[in-house]
Amino acid sequence: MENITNLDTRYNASEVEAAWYSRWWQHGCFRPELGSNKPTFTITIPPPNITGSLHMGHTLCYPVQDLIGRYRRLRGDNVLILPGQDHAGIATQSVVSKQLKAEGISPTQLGREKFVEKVWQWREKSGGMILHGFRRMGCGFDWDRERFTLDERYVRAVLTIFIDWFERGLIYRGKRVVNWDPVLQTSVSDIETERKQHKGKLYYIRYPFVDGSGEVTIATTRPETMLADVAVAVHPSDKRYTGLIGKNLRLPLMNREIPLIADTYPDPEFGSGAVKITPAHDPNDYEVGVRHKLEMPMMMDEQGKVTAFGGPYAGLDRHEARKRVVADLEEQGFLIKIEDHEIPLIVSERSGEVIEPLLSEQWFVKQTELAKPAIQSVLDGSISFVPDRYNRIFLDWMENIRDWNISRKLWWGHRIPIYYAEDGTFVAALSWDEAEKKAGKKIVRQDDEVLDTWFSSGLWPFATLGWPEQTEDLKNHYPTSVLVTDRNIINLWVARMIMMGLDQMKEIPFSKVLIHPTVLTEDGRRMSKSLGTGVDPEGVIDRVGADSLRYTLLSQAGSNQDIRYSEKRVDEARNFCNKIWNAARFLLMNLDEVPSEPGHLEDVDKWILSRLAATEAIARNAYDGFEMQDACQGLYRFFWSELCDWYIEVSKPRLNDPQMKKTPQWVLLRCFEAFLTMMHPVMPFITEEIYEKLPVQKKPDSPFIMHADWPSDLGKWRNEAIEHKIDRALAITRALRALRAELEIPAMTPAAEAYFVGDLAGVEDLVASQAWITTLKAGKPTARSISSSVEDIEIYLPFGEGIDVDKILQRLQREQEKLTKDATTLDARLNSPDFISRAKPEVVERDRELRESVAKQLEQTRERIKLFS
RNA sequence: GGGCGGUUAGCUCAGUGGUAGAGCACUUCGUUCACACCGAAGGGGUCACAGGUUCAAAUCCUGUACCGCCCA
Repeated sequence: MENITNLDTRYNASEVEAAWYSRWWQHGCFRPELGSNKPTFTITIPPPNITGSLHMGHTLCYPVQDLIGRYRRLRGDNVLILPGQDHAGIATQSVVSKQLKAEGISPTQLGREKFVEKVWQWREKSGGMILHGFRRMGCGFDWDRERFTLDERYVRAVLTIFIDWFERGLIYRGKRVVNWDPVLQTSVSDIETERKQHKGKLYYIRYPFVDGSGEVTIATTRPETMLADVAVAVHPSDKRYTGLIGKNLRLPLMNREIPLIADTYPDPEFGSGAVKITPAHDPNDYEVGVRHKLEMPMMMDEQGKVTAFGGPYAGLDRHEARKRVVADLEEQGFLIKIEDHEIPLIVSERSGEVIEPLLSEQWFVKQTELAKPAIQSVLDGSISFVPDRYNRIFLDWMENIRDWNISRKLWWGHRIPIYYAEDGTFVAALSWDEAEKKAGKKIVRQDDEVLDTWFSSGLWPFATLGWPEQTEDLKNHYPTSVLVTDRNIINLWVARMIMMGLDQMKEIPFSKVLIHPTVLTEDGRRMSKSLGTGVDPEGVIDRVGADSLRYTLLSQAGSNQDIRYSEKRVDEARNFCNKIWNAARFLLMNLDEVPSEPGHLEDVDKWILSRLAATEAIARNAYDGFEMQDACQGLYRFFWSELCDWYIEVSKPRLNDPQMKKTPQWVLLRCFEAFLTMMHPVMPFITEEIYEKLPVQKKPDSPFIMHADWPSDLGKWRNEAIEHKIDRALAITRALRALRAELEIPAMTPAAEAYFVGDLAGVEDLVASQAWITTLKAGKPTARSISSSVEDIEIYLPFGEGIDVDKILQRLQREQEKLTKDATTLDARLNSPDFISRAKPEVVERDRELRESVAKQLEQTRERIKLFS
């Protein structure tokens, strides 16, 4: 038996957590069993960014996966959670570029090959911080299978799909207006941009008709783009322009002629109803340009400088160009007015720079055909999102899907495997040599760009398992079981994994997609480093341990959209750990030998075992439905409010009696064993720490609670009759304690005697001991006493001198008011013929009984008031 | 503009048709031999608003307001 004198009265998480993690790892607890005939349960974690460090979002997302894995393992599954990381093209390239520049090295001068080498060096040194964070959080991932999206085998998988899609005609080259980041010199995806409301200006400019017959006023927020205007559009129904469509306008400053065209894009309500059209620099204008087969000249280049097309403005920076254009328009009398205007700016998350919509040549993946089976798999339920509402959000997006721009003008990533011959023809191949064979001629260059990072992470669920090789892991673990992620990347990542999985594996990549809530600050704001609203999880772990932090977040996580992080909740969680710790200390102090199963159980024993069984059902259902908060709440309530507050207190006298102590010892051990096992997915460390000290049967091949069995055999303890009996006794006890408090008798101080009227059915001793009454007698006392009623029992507590009559009267009067109100409500209902005839008979019956009970209590209360008036 | 989520005690949130719940905070009492990161008792809510359905609505329906998120 553990020497409990060594155990501190406060649980010290930091002393035990790291040691447990390495013991688990050394024992191979995170690896799936080979050749096992257990059901397989697999998760491939969303690969975090190598530039990232642990933040509060991770401390929910990854522990949720660990929780699910630990739970499934307890339930008997052969579990694999496969970790890894994403090379994160833009983020990493920009981090390393900045660092090099700070050292005075220019990435451009360094060249592609040397730069990529530097990035690898950086990755080796600083790229694994976040994975270290996962270990601190207790995440039981199989590090032997850790993958990286730029691992040699992974790269092969990426290229294999690219080549396949290219050869099937699913990948094509095309022009499109993209989000151009002029600082990072690459296009960025929509998810990597942020919309911000910005106080800008709206410029009104006149465009005169060539024939001198008047003019059209246009309004724009980006006047410099007029240099590349190719038309002015108005809505066909706009009466102001009837008969003018087709006439030519003279573009100010540039002196080019451009037509006035009709298109449904302009909003007649906005400004003059006329919109200048610059197809190369605005996605909407581009669509108009395509519809009307307009030229698409570019007035700005990839550095954000005006091109030769901009004539006299060529070479100017975009900001300078705007100033000059506006000044010249004003000078030449074309500028009508400038208004303040709220404009939605699109800003790059990576560089913080304003995005420049820019027409450029890009590689695209056709999405419509790939989307079809993905849509089908959600429609027929083979894949489902949790919470349910995300199914529709997903389908809406998939049904309106657009082709996917996969090229990024970066060096860090999967270089696009397109090889060009001298004559400009090109093939897709795994290597230069293969390309020459395929092309049958000399190859002169490979495409410069790399693939969008989402392209490579899209094949995560099977490429991590060894695909395109037909490995054992792939056979055993694909399809995976659950994907857990953030709602922000449903479309960008989840959708792509489903499409790629169905296309390449001919099987869904996972059957459930769990979307966890977002962690917000205490006052409901987004956590963000740049806003200074982030909280460092490692600091919290240092203070209270990973279990407390996990509990803090997991106990709030269910189908809700957000959760709020607060220090108060962390303290609550820490207190809970401490409570578990001290209750365990108490148990261990009271165990001198291992008790065997007793032949006879008292009612309280049966009661707590029945509550334990009920709690098991709650926890199991909650975990099965990914409602972590319900599991936590159920376990917390059982442990603190039932086991500690009542069962342990009630059992203390027996535990001090050598003849009787075996039974409560045995019951407590059963409760602890089951409770710790059920709590383990949420709080892996403390449960393991205590389990180790408990004299319970452990598995011969593994002493760990993480390899224990879920308590599946508790159903036999369910006993509602006993639960009702004891719950009633506890209610009576509480009422007696309340009477004591009214007489200002402190808790636990013995009070000489109390009386009761009614049938206590064998719980007299329980009530007397827990209400700290020396003798509890049947009948009414002759001495003056205060009293109250619980259900059908009246209780009396005699008093001596110096009691506060006013206080007692106040309480009685409050009670009377409440009862009177209840009686009125019930009467109204019971006197309604509709209620009697239409409500369910058991409801009517219950209300009748309730009414009688209220009447009785009201009568008793009136009598009590008389006594004190 | 469209969609989704939210609005319940001072705070954070449970509660999907039958007299409103928890934790924290608050008030009073208590250092009792598991735990003061504890224990006992107590106060506190016309469930955002307006209609409707129903014998009965926090709960179902419609609309409004406000907050948050996503998409265009």
